[in-house]
Amino acid sequence: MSKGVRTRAAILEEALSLTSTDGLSGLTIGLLAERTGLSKSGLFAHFGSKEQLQVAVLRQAQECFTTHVIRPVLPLPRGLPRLEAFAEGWWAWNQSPPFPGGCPIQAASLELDDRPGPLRDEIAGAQRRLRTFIQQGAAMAVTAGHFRPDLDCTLFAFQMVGIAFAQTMTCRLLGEPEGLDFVRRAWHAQVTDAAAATHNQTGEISHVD
Amino acid sequence: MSKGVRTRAAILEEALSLTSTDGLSGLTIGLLAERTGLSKSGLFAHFGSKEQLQVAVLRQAQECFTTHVIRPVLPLPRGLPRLEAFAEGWWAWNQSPPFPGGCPIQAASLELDDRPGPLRDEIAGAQRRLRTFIQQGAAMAVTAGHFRPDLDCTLFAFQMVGIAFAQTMTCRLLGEPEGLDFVRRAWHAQVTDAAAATHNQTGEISHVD
DNA sequence: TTGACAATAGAACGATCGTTCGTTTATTTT
DNA sequence: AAAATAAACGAACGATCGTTCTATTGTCAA
Repeated sequence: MSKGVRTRAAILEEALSLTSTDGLSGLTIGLLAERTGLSKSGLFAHFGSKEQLQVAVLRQAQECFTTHVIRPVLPLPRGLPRLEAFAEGWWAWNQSPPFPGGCPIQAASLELDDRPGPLRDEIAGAQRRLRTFIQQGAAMAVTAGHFRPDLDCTLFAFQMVGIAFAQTMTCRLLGEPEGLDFVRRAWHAQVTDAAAATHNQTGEISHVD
Repeated sequence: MSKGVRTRAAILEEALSLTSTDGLSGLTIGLLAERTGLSKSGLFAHFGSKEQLQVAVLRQAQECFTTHVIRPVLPLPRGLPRLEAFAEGWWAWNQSPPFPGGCPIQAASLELDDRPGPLRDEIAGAQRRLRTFIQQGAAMAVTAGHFRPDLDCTLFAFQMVGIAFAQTMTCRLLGEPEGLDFVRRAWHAQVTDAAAATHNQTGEISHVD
């Protein structure tokens, strides 16, 4: 591993920390240079522009998420076991990610949702891939018979994303220790609903296995 | 209404627009002065510091939300009718708020969740009040017999907040037109669950009215 | 209409922003 | 070890940041 690559990695690690607490707009080249012990220009040369640095940080965050949350659950059996493990891993990630602040991608999702450009594209791509992963996980659970066959897997993913956001708000912004309980109970309710027999529009039971 | 108050109101309106697209950290005194046609120092004098300006913007956003979403549903009958109307109003607010970008408070909730100070306190207060409002609305629905008596109203509010965040991500970041459908279906599922008979831990029906 | 006061403008402050350039120091390859 | 290349530095750029002055303009009551 050559020097340049090593330095770049060190920069990105520090940049990820900084972004997690101060957001993508708080990520500043001067501050980052100071924290890494590099000169502004020396650091700058690694990325060419601030926007490219920001994109690199987002990529790094995704890779970090994949390593910590996605990859560990892939060996698990398809369907509910894998999905449950992923859920626990995701809640743990949101609760205390491997950097001082909250998940940078989640924060950036609301920070940049109205500013078109490469950054928003990167974040949107990340969120789309995550949703697809959840969706496919739910589909496997349907195939495995863990979930009811008429489950809308996209809606399932939508709801799961909602829980994750609500977790961040409750635990991180409001600082309520019981937030994680809400997460687990909301998730349990969602899984229960997905596993239950089909309901009609009035909410009455129309069929039970 | 004196001149100063009028100008201040005009500034805040423009500041709210700017914040909705560029976030609280993108709200800049120079840019705001340019857009309002004032000088930097003239504008500055109205608030005394940037932080006070930001606090004022957050207060303005809350008042705007109250006017557009909360107040209109208060005359409605307690319980499910009021709650449903509030939900529709909130989804509409998230879909197209009265400024060019997304809801500034929602965005700021993830932007500032790791930066203690008056700003975070203001946002946390806003989110706590909103959650309390939802919670009490659900409690009224329980009293009215619309919801099951053992419903956890705090959990209900938690889940509703999650839907709102997922809406913003889906509709605003990803730009998917069917996002609002997901919102309505997720909300319907939640209401159905809250109205349904009690479940035991295994998800089986233990009692039906 | 004048006098008191509020509101706004203008210029300047030091600090920091992202970026460029030429130079110097490390590292790698020959 | 020498030559070639990569990496990092230092200084400076113009722009903008939030903020502080003093001066000027405007508003409103007496």
